[in-house]
Amino acid sequence: MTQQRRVQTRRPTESPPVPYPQTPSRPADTSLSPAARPAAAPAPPGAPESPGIPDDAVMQVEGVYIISVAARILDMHPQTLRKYERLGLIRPGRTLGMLRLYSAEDIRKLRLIRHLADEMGLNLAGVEFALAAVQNLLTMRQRIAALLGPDAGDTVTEELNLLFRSLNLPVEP
Amino acid sequence: MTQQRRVQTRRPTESPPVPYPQTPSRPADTSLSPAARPAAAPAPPGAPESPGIPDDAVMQVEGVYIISVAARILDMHPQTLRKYERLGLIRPGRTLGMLRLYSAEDIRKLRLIRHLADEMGLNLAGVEFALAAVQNLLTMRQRIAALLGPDAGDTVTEELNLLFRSLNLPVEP
DNA sequence: CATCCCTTGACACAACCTGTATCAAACCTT
DNA sequence: AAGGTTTGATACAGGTTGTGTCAAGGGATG
Repeated sequence: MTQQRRVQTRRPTESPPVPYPQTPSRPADTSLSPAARPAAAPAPPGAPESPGIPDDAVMQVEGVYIISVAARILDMHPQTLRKYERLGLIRPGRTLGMLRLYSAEDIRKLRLIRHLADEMGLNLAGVEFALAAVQNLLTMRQRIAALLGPDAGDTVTEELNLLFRSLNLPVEP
Repeated sequence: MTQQRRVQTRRPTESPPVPYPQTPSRPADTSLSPAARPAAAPAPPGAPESPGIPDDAVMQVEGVYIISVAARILDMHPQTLRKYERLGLIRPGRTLGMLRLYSAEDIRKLRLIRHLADEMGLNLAGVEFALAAVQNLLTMRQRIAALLGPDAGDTVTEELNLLFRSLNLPVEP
């Protein structure tokens, strides 16, 4: 009675075939070309407003770090960040010379990944699933608020906050 | 620069500290004592109405299987089912002699676990997380329907169906 | 131009996870 | 009572994952 499972050698990465109706997730394209700073000092997040940017593009440069700085901030190995990108978990911007640039949003996402993997013990397939679930839940909240008005939206928001808390997910609304 | 992660030897199982306000999840207690049938033939799911039960307890015995039969139905190894129970993923009933009894609900849950693990590549910590998420989402749907009336409830149900579909989760409402 | 530091991509490895196999003891049904 | 099955525990092979290491290349500064 040798019942074999494990049919296809565990193919963890599989693009979600049915993408939940997404609002344009990322602001646009995080690949800002300038501000590459390979210096050892961790680039200060306090507004380093480059004078060359026209002031109608206010896009709030919260902080952009190359991989070594991002790794130090997160206390993670640079190779780990690279592997996460290869698997599609994150998509940092690139400088003109193809250096990776991690935005504050990327840092936040990496912190969530770290929590899912280290604290909760998920493997990377599980992390991918959880990230998609979180993203879709946040999108769903917006859609429901738009469909039912802000009144119901607040109720749903409250319920979703409860849900996130119950799942140990540090996601700020 | 040896940045060590992996702080605490990966402790995957960790009871959820904040249980989402649950409706009495399981009907009551699946541990029906009778109907143990260790015979080799797969116990027929067609209503085996035991004559000793008073007919006001209609509790719809959909089918109850011992571990060997459940394993054959699911095409999974009995040891796998036992391990899942040790980890708290399932909680089959027990007969008077401590034999495991798998209800149709347990079979459904095991199919979902199999999908999460084999098809999607989640490890058991991820399976635990996903099961909790599904359970909490279904509960949330009920709570929202109760809070906002059936009108908003239908909208939320529709959105949740979309969400489940986008996450590849075979969950029937 | 030279130098230095950093990044990139690839490969390799140790530790861990997971499903399965195996065993003795106990149990249930015929 | 006999036979087959379940139970709990332990052990193991294969896959996964984070990390280490290497050569090659790029950018900034002197």
